[in-house]
Amino acid sequence: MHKLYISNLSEHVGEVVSVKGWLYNKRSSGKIKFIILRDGTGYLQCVYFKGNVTPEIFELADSIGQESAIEVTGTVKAEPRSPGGYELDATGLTILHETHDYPITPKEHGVEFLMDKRHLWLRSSRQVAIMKIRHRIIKAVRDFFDDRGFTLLDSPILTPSACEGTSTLFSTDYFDLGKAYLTQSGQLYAEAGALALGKVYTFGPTFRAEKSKTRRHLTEFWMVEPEVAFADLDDDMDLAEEFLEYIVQSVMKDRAEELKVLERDLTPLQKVVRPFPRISYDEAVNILHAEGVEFEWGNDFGAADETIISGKYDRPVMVHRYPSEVKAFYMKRDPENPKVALAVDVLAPEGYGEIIGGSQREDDLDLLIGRIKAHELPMEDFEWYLDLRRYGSVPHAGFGLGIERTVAWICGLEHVRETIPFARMIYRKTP
RNA sequence: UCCGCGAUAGCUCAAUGGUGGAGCAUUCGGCUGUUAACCGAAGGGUUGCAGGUUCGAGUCCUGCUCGCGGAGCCA
Repeated sequence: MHKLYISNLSEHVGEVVSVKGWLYNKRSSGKIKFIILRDGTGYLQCVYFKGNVTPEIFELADSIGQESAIEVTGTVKAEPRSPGGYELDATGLTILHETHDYPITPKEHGVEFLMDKRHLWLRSSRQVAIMKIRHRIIKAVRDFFDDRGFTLLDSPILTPSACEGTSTLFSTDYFDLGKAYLTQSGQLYAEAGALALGKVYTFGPTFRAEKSKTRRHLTEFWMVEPEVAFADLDDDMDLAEEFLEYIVQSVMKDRAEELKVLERDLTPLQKVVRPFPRISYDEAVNILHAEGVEFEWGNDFGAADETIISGKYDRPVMVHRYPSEVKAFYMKRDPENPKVALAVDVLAPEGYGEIIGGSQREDDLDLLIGRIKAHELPMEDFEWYLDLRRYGSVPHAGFGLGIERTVAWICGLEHVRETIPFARMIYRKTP
């Protein structure tokens, strides 16, 4: 079946065509009516002149409400006055489903109202643009790793224990085996995969029951986590910067129209090219002190701190060697300074904060056992993980990229709730 | 969890303690090139919930519910 979509009408100028879609907006001026049709691929202005159509159709064009499903028939022509450059000199109109009182009018609305109507809000041009960019980012993620010999490794969603801390887990009953927890990260499983396949990445939803109520937090978010055997922290940072450059350049190349709909300033995105600045945690602390910020060595950076640090650079900045106390148990300590871990956070520009967290992993069995005890984690749940250090342990490293924060940054959005079709947040689980 | 702000028509918002309004949406009328079109008219309200102060509360006070912004925590 050959179907016609608005996005390729430019190949049909002069032809009589029929297009199915939804009524996005309409305007009328006595003997001429304009209907804006959307079909998911674009927007098409359909013009009804009173003299060109039957009185019934002319009347029909006036009566249908916003978001009615319709099929329009007419001649395609190039028209500079029309949004999109083409319009339909319409002669026919068929109503497929008539709609009245569509709640989201082409005017301003509040956040609560729009989130309650998220299933309908997705139809707006802005949300369509965001979803298309999100899709392009995810495609870039997969292309990047696939083209470099990585194997996709799907990690489990239901897991026996935490990776970070037990206070932030969603739990569910699991038959006779007690509780199961929704995964916070696929990383431990990615490590097993890296020692099997050399280079792997996991990609899927992750869950955090933190009561975080900020523009950068969801309880359910998507994360991609590469893991590479025989790699150290420097290799990890090389991979991260090449990865981010590839994603941003891919979106700018293929989604220019959508970025324009979002009125995204492209200047900062054009600067996202290698090499990215690499500074140590100590240097980052010095930056804060030079700015007059009271900051104690050993703490993690807050959102305001990250903005100050990243504001010193015009591209993503990689901050490495954090105090090991504030980082996860599996991160390897720096042999030259055991107080710091071989970890890296990548801070996005323009105040978007941390989008990547990564590290070289602890590959020594005894040190790892000591760390699990120090964090008071249940040793029995990690026996399988310790096996990775018993049998052919090698230096390895990886990182996690948060998809929603990346989408928010590239799209220039205020809040991550718009970056995912149906956001899950501390005070919202519907629709 | 803590701090701050808010809740009035379908939506976005006004209203000095003294008869609750506007724009958009809807319905009707007008307009042959509109760009969130425009012009005219009409309908549309238990002012989040429960108490209290007052001659009188949308407005002041107390509690609750819901939401927004931020913090902590994190990607």
